[in-house]
Amino acid sequence: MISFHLTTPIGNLLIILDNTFKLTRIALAERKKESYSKTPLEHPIIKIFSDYFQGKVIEISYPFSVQKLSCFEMKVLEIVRHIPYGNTETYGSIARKLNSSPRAVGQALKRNPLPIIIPCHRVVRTDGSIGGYSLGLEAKKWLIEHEKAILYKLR
DNA sequence: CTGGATCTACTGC
DNA sequence: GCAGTAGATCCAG
Repeated sequence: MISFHLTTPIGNLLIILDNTFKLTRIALAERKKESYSKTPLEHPIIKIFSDYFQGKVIEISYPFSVQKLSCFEMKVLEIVRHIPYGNTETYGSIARKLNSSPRAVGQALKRNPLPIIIPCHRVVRTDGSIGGYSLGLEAKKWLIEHEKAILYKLR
């Protein structure tokens, strides 16, 4: 198990890899609570994040291994994984695809172990308001705007 | 347009 | 079981 902090425009993130360097979890780094090892100087995941925050469109190619997700959670995350860059979907539309309820979708997203990589920030409420986000609402707004800006530049 | 009641599917205790 | 959700809908005021 390897974990390290990463400073980003949306705050300090805690990155956790397993023994085989697969990405296991991304979370907000809580002030001084979490113990962590030194940041590896060269690691693919660092470059992926730095590319992303610099405005490049990243591929989700890095191997990850997440633990103990329910069948339902995996289905939700699988749908979310395919929302295109800069687009948004709603809790309700995802729920309809799974014959579920928006609330259940929200719950599944809340437990998304890899925010940013699995872009649950692209899921908003039907009425256009932002919804929630495990890395904080400011982060969600920032990410959505960031991706809009990237799309704009590509046109 | 607002807030409250009620419905909903799902998870964790 | 039950209570707690990152939602949706309906209806009264």
